[in-house]
Amino acid sequence: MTDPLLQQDLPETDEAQAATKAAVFNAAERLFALHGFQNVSVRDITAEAGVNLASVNYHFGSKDALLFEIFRRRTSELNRERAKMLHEANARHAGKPPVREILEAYFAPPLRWGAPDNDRRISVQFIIRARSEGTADMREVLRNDVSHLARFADALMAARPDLPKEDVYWRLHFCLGMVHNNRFAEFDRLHHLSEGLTREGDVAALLSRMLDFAEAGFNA
Amino acid sequence: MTDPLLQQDLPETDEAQAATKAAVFNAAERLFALHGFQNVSVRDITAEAGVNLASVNYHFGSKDALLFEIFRRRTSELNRERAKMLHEANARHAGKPPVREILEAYFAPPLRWGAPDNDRRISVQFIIRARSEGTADMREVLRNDVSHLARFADALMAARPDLPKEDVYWRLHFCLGMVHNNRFAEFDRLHHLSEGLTREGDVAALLSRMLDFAEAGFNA
DNA sequence: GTCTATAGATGGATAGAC
DNA sequence: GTCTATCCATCTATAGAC
Repeated sequence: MTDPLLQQDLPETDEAQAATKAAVFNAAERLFALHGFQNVSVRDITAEAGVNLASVNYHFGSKDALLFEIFRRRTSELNRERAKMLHEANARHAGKPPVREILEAYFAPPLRWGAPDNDRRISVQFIIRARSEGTADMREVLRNDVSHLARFADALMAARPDLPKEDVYWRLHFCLGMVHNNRFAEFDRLHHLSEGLTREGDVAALLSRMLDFAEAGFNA
Repeated sequence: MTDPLLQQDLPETDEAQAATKAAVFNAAERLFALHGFQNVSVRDITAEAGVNLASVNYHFGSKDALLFEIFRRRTSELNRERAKMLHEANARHAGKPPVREILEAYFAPPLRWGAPDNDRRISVQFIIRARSEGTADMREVLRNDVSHLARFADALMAARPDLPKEDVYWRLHFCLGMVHNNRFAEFDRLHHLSEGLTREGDVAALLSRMLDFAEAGFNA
């Protein structure tokens, strides 16, 4: 295994580098999403990725920096999708979409990602975990970077100008809770409680249910 | 400090033992609730409690066993309060309380505990954290011990016999999400987003808001 | 019973060979 | 750039002195 010729069999190009980095990124995201941040070591990640132990520090600087990079990429992708849907809803309704379509723009992207056959299924779980287990860096971002949320709050206030702003914020908070509770463990528990009646695999049906509930709650 | 006479100044009774155990218990609950399970070491706990390092293992067996004991005690206390309120609602309505009162029995106890002046304020945060960061033991209990939840599901199905059971379970799931989202960090974020408009200290008002939203969602 | 000292294990990070 | 070997910090748990 110390044969130097073996090195030449591998393409030592930028592509190989990028592939290693991507392998680390994906293995880390997967393991963190499944087992929690503190329960996954750098050794676990590099073993899962099939790369050497030093790769994490070489490509990302540190374990925490790797975590943070995954977090930043996934949240920005998710929020971009939400912003796009909100933008489209605005376009459809001359800048004043109804409550249900605003909420749909917020709910739909993470649900779509969470579909059983979707590659991003694991990314949603990562993001949800980051919200409660994240490092100080992440919590700082979550706390301060509320600009995307502000656009949803503004849209909701425009849709319900009769409602005190305070009520809009609280009801938005309740809607966020509905989204954040869509974790594997909670689905599993609900499945157990309902003795198999609930099937979270049908994301279209779940989206409808969530929108029915949230829209009615918002317009209470 | 090695003077053996000092030992005699302390009451070496069962009370002193119990006091040490309680100090460890409370320090651990507090630190875990504030900083997360994995971020708090046995050293942190014993330092906070002002006892020696070996106390955790002596009184509880291990760090995980201590965690589990806090978890069991607090969740059983909380669920007992909920069950009592559900029982009272049943008594008031001849065994068939309306949706709003069933939900109130589930929502009110953790909100009351979370009031700014309440001793149990920290316990709610501990329980919420256990839900996402708990050990395998805790998750096992959370998954299997759904009997208290089943009573709420049954009551809701009795209140809305017209609704398919599947819908009842999903709507209960949404309500649980609303409760689980009441973490310090989320309140803080909402406060930031709303530029100081939301005040989570007024638990009676928050309970009303939650019930308005959830009742409407449930009866959608 | 309480406390100190330490064992024993693990994890993040890095130097240095190739 | 990649990988191995290793350093060093930190943690839980416990043995043994008092």
